[in-house]
Amino acid sequence: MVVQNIKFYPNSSNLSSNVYSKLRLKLITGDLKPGEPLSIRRLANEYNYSAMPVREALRQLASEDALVGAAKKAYRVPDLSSEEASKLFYVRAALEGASAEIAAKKVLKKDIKYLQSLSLSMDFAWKKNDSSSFLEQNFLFHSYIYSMAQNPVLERMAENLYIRTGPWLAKGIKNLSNSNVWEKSHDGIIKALSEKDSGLARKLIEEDSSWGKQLYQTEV
Amino acid sequence: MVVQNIKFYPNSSNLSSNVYSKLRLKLITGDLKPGEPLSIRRLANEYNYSAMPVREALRQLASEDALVGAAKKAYRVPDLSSEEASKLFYVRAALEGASAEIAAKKVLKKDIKYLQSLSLSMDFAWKKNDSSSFLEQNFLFHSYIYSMAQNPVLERMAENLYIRTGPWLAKGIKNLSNSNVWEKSHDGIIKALSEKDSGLARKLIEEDSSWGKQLYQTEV
DNA sequence: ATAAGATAACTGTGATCACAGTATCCAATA
DNA sequence: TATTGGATACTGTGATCACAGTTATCTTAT
Repeated sequence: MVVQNIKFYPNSSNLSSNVYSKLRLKLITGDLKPGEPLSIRRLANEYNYSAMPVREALRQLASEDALVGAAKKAYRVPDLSSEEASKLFYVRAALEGASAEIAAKKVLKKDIKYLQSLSLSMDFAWKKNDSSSFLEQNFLFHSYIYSMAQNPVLERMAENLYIRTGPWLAKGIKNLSNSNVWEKSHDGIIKALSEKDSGLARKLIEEDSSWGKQLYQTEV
Repeated sequence: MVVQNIKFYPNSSNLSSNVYSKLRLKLITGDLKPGEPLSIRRLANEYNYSAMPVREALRQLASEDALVGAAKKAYRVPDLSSEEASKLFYVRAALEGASAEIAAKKVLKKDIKYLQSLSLSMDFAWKKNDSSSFLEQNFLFHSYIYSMAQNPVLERMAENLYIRTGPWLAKGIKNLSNSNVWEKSHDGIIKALSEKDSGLARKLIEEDSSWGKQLYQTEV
């Protein structure tokens, strides 16, 4: 597959996918800020690739609305209005909720263990003030729940929405200082899942996911 | 924008988008069948473009899962299993339902008129056995309802799902002969919308959208 | 000092080539 | 007749160039 199930570590043989994964990670960890321009040649030079793979990766991200591109103008990280950001978080919450509800019905012991381990290392990263690692693992946490629903269509759409909220999450996280509300939230989600309480799981993940929606407080 | 709000008629200045739109239409109208291979050079020759725009269009469609591509193998229209197709229709129904529910709260007179006119010309196409035109306008019908919800994120995702179900809809439509169940269905939807009955609108569009799910009958 | 205008340095896009895997087809062999 | 083998015609991928539109910078005139 050209691009499928690439989380961060490229499994595909072509260079485009490699670049694609790297940029995706940067969107999630806040390395790429809203409005920031991305130049094909500049990136090609940075990664020591030719322009070709970079341009395909950028176009692909643009086609997923993770970047915006206009003719003969530099690609950019979308600089959403509060309203747009809010709508994005709204749809993400909806799909995450749906995923969690299904996931709760299919949960296995190993799933719980994995989520717990992620929660632990998030805590570790948080205490070390390593926001990049924290955000990456937060993505893995959510992404794993999508995958538990075992509906690839749903999974991919939810992931896409997460990527798009990435730069906004990263921007928002700095306002939270060290209040780590997220930990209680995630622990609650894990508990709900382990008890197969699908209704609660949906509710809690929707709240967790709306975290960003509230930050960019606007009515949907 | 590189690709945004392109329905069928390309508004963007670059050739890739042009090819992209053309192929999208072919997916919807059943010109492209499940499993069918697409060759960059062949298409480039057919459209009298160079390979470059075609290859970007194909990659883009692949990134949206509207096509599948493997390294050094021809791009293909996905040949889904019944289960996969069913899951696709399931998610589409969910998003269409959500759209319709919101749409019912924001509906205007002009919206109803437009939907009615589409329904009329669908009837016309149906009676002429012009399945291509019928399917195109069916897409426009659904797509317009997405747009009424005024959430671009939701709209684009729903459209993407529709495109992906396109080849399967086209395949399924031939089994219906001339029973035109669709007409009653669409008339009901229009009525529900015009009466701002959001619950009913959701229910009816979910049913209409599940049409395909039943064709490829599998449990989700 | 400020504003306007030209110029230079950027941007994505399209074309074309070489390359290395993949599929197909037909002949040679068992 | 059936099966294996190899040659050949395909496939997408990556590199590199020319081009035209955009953005930024710096100079010139007010």
